[in-house]
Amino acid sequence: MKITYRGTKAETEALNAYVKLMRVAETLMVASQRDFAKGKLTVSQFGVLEALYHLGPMCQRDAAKKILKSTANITTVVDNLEKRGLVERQRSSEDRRYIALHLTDEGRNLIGRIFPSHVQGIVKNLSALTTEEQQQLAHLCKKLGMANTT
Amino acid sequence: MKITYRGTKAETEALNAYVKLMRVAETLMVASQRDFAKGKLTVSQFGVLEALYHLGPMCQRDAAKKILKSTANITTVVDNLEKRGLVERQRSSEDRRYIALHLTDEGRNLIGRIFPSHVQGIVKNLSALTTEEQQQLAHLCKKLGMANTT
DNA sequence: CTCTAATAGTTTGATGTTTAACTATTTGAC
DNA sequence: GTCAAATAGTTAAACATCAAACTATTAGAG
Repeated sequence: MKITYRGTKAETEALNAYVKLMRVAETLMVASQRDFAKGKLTVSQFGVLEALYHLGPMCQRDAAKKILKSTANITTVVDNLEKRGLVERQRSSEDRRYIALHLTDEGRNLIGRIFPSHVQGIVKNLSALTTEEQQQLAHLCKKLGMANTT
Repeated sequence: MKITYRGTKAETEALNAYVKLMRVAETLMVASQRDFAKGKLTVSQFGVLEALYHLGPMCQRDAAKKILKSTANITTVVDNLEKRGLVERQRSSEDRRYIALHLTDEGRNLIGRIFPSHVQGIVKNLSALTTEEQQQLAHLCKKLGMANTT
């Protein structure tokens, strides 16, 4: 959101960086949503499928951590993926509290088709920056992220 | 989301910058939500109140643009703000399609109390970067944003 | 062993969010 | 002047999201 605010110089600098960061993240998120929409997937649905695709089966709690959402939310997201036959729930026999999520063949096909076009979209969106600038951006974001890992 | 992916160097660099950018944006968003929760406000509710606070009364369409959401969504958000007596709808008499949103005294008090602590939170979160780094980050995000203005 | 605390997951209730279809109003081309 | 197109806002249906209360299961202290 645009912020019009009279503060100290430190406040103005921080706000400026914050607003631009949040704006561009929002813009890139919307662009990604368009990629995902090709497979009628939401951002969270894509996140879960992508995690299973690249990391293998995992329990719902780990999937929640991957996409930075609550377990309550994962229940809903997985419900909807399961309805479409893209993932399967398999209760663990060793520890019956755990439910492992597996990609079905259909799910694997879908994410295998959509992920590459997602990557291409990102490359295109980031192409406004040189490789060096991309590295700089990554470095700054990493530094900022490390300091705010609550 | 963590992305494990074997691609070209250009793809890897772009993905790395993208992932770190989205991660830190998500983290900062969650931190902001905690600020807003003090006044039992959601991010969108805060966005609308902040816009009215700093820019004055505006119609719902403009409020939607400010917080980058749809007009359908603004209807819901304003419904909830109105229920709590924080904003008022005033149908324009010149053009009866427009509904101007106004802060009530209570709404002005609330946002006037929460906004400064929000700014302080941002300053604190951004303090991991030097002023120069903050400017660099803002510059890179702006450049990226300009190129992706759909 | 037993019972309490911790853990994985679900449910509920409230809010947010979008797309698409809809109403009400105004504008503008003819 | 009239009517189609554009504009502001609402509604409906589907999914997302969280906090809090809940169930089921396991682990650990005693």
